[in-house]
Amino acid sequence: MEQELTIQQVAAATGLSVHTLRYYERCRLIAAIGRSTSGHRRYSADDLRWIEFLNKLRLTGMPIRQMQQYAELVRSQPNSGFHSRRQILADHREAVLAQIQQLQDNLVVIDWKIQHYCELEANFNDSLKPSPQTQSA
Amino acid sequence: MEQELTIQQVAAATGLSVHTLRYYERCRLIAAIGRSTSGHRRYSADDLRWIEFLNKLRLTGMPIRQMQQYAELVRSQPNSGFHSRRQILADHREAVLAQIQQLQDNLVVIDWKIQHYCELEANFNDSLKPSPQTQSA
DNA sequence: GCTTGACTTAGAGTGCGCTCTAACATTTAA
DNA sequence: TTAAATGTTAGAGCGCACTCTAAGTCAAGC
Repeated sequence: MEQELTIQQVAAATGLSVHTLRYYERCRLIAAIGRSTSGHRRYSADDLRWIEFLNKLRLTGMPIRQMQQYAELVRSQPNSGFHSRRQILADHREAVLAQIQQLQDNLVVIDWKIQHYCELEANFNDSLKPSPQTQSA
Repeated sequence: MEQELTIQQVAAATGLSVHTLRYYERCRLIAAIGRSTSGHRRYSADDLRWIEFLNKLRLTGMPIRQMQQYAELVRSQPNSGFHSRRQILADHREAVLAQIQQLQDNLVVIDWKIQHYCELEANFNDSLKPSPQTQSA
C-alpha cells in the first residue's frame, strides 16, 4: 500500500529536477528522505505533498532562507508552534499580493505602450499604401 | 528650460542605484548619455522617461537580454519597426499575465494553509485553557 | 560475468542582475 | 586653499538558486 517513489518519479511529478530535489534536501528544506537497502532515496506520499507545497512557496517567490525557517519550525515542533508558521505564511501572502499589485500597475503602462504602437503601426502602413479616399479627404 | 539631471538625481527619481544606471548604459539598455564639460553624465527628461519605462519592464520580470533587443530596435529604427517592438511587449504582456495567474493559483493553496493553521491554533489554545462550558458540553 | 543505466556524494561551476572597488578627476562649501 | 562630496572608468566580486561533474555504488538484463 505504501507507495514509495524514486527521485526520478518525484522529479516528474513536481517539475523539479533531481538535482534540485537533492539540493533542497541538502539545505534542509526537505527532511532526510527514507532509503532503500541500496541507499537510494524512496519518497513517501507525505514527502511528495511537502515538496509540492514547498514548490508553491518557491513559485510565489519565497526565498530559500525563509523556506528554511518555515521547514525548521515544522520539523522542530510538528504539533505546535502553529502561530509562527502561520505568521510566516501570512507575511508571505502579503508580499505576494503586493507583487501582484505591482505587476498589474506596471502592466497598465506596458498595455498603454502596446496600444500606442498599434496606432503608430496603422499610421505607418497608411502612409505607405494610401487609399484614394484617404488622400483626397 | 532643458532640465538636465545628475546621475544621483536620476537614481533618486527612479529608485535605481547609480551603479545600476551606469550598468544599464554599459550594456546598452540606455543610449550614451550626454556629458557636462567635465565629463559627468547629464540626463535629459527624455532619458528619464526611457529609464522609467525600462524599469517597468524590469519590475515585471523582463530579462535584460530581451530589454536589450527592445532597446536595440528603438535605437536602430526610431521611426519604424513598430511591429517588432509591439510584438516584444505583447509577448511579455502574455508572460506577465500568466505569471499573475500562477501567483494567484498558488496563493489559493497558501491561503488554505493559513486558514488551516488558524484552526489548529484555536484548538491548541482551547486545549490549554478550556472554559467550563466547553468542557462540560 | 558484464554491460547498461540509475543512483550516490562532495564539491565545483553557471547565469543572472546587480554591486562594489580602486584609482583617479572635478566640483562645491567652508 | 583645502577638505569633502560627487563624479569617472575598468574590472572584480557577490548572492541567489540552481546545475553540473567526477568518481564511485548498485541492480537488472543478456
